[in-house]
Amino acid sequence: MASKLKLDAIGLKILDLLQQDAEQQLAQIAEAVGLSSTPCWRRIQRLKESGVIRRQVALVDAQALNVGVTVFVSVRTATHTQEWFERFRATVQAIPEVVEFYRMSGDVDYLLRVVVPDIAAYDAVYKRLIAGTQLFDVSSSFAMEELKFTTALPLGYVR
Amino acid sequence: MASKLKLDAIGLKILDLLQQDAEQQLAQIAEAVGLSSTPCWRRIQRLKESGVIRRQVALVDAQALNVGVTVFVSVRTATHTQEWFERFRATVQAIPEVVEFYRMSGDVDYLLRVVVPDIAAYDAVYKRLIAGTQLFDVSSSFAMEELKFTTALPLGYVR
DNA sequence: GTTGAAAAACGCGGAGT
DNA sequence: ACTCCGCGTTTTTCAAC
Repeated sequence: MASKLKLDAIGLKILDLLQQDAEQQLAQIAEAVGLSSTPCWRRIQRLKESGVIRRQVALVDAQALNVGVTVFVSVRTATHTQEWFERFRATVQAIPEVVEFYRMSGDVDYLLRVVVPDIAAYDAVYKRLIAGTQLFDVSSSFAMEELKFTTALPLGYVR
Repeated sequence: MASKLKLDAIGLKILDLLQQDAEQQLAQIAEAVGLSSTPCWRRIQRLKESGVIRRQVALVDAQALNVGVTVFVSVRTATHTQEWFERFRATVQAIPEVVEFYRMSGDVDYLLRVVVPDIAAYDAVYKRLIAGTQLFDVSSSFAMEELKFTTALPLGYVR
């Protein structure tokens, strides 16, 4: 779904508004970008169809769900086979506490962001991680405070 | 907005549905949780008012915005005054390429997730970071591949 | 807390400029 | 490609169980 839809100034403004707040009515967005509702609606449709807007979600308060602790987990591995990777990936994907998962360059092979209620719960996730695949080095860093978290991407680099 | 709204099984199911996809109609959600639309609507209202649902946003494709490169930046500092912190925080908050920003325990003091088009653009962000406040140690790790990214938090820990 | 239905608002599409 | 306008649906409110 990676499409090459050209994004003009109005399209960018629509994206900006929607990635800040997707609850506003079509009419408000239309007015904000200086369009009537029909063409604005069609633009939003195209943005969704082309995959530029991937989905629309509700962001839930982590405290309310009792997962206020964020842990970053750095993983090093000695095994670098395709088979091992697929297994590791499947293991990690299936753990709902893992909300982000990256393959890295440099000395760390993988980086995970995990959300849990406390350190004891993290230990359970840790055990699940190392149980899923063969041995590797794991190093955990705890976040004391979330200073910024946004799903809004910067719009300044659009070609 | 940190409220102690009790979350029952139906409330959790509503949250789960909405954090997967906030576009579905009220009627669909109501049917899925086995409620008629009025009580379901009231529950969602309460979840929003109490702050359990923080906001509703559109997730935009990073490739389409030409910010396909994720960099994790570890920051160490020698200065630990309140004044320095406030200045650093303000600097970082103002940089739109920084999408996540945590104060950490352990050897690293702060961890940032930065999204940019390429390494050259990252260098510009790096310069902006070190220009904002006094000297500190900065270490950058590049993500080669995003294996998982979700805004959906696990629901299994609700008390 | 639930239901069903009425009132209001909105999304969506067509025809025209 | 946008504006205007109206139909059909959905949200939202209300009265009653």
